[in-house]
Amino acid sequence: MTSQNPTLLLNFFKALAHESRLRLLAFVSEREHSVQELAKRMALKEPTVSHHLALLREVGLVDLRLDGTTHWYALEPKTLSRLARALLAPGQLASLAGIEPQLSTDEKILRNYLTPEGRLKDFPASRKKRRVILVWLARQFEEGRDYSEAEVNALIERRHHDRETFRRELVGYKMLARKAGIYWRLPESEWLP
Amino acid sequence: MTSQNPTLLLNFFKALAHESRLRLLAFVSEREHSVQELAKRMALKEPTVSHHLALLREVGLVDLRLDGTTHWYALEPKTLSRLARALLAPGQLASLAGIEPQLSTDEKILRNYLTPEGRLKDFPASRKKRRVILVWLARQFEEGRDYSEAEVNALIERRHHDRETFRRELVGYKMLARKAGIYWRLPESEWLP
DNA sequence: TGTAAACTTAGATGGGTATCAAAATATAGT
DNA sequence: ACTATATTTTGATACCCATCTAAGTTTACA
Repeated sequence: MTSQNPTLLLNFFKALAHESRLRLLAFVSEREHSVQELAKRMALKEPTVSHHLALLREVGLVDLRLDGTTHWYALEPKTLSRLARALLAPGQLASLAGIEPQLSTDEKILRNYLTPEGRLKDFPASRKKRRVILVWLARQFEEGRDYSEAEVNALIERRHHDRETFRRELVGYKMLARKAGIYWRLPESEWLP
Repeated sequence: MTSQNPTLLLNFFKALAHESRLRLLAFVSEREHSVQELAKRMALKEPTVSHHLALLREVGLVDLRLDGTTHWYALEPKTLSRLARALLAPGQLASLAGIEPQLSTDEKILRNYLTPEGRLKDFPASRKKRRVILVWLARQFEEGRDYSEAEVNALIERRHHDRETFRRELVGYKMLARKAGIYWRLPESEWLP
């Protein structure tokens, strides 16, 4: 789930984005229900309920147990908690855009230094790790545009309170350039290793 | 978020249930973007992007900063992590159905003894707390229907491995009755305090 | 005050899908 | 085999919403 098919996450949200299906999940989270029961409690016809249950089953949110002619549906709680944990992983969204913000090796390093809200917890000591953080930070800036120092500070503060340190490091690694109080992002080919 | 307006959760999922909006979130999670930039990177017209951003803003997933005539949109990561945590809370779904499975005082007790997957971690010592757990467990059974012992065991094992203890307790509290190997749920008015 | 730039709002169109009734399938029991 | 029951599948209808163009709004600047 952590870094899989982009449409997987989308399918989850689609499955959850309807009132009838959310209410169905609520019922089957109490206990197993048959289609009949659910149709009665939801004031819908069986085919409609069956249709929704099929969608929920496709993404693994409900479980089906057959017993004679009656089908017992129940919540699959692990799926829901896996989804929740996936949402907490930073960088999960970025992979959806087809952007691939950095390599997956670096992503692991990065994950250790980011809170679920996407802020920096720390600044690592090793140069390799520091660079991963700074690459990520530098990519927050748009290429081909000027930034005032206040803008640079604001952008850094979205991720860490210590603007001075990170501003200085970004310039030191030649990720940002500075002239007369104006900053801009340099092409990645010029960034220092 | 823990136990609020049922439609709030639904609105979140609706906002997230479209590929364009997920990709928008991915872009603004990198850094601030203007509407123009986003329209260009997404190959959509500005009004379309503006429309989607408005929806995302309504549920607090993105933030807007005005600067002259250009509007800078950025991800609001706290909203996403709050949503994720809400999904991990057991009983969150139940409140959506208008079911209200138990009182909120009891819900707090229950929450302490449930894993995010909805399984029982423990069996409390105090009678009051034990009863809360058993009420919740008894409501997993359907009234007006017979259960074989195997079915009772299966239902209990969805929540805790120790079927014998809980089966015995449910009968002891007169929540379940037993005759000739057949079990059934008793009306709540007869359950012992 | 007038013009340009960036965005939002309004209105129109098309595609997706929720719901239902009717038909098809599967299982249990006689 | 036949019937009854529970569910799924099919096909039709209606509604919701994503996207576009065109028009309206706001801010900056001459």
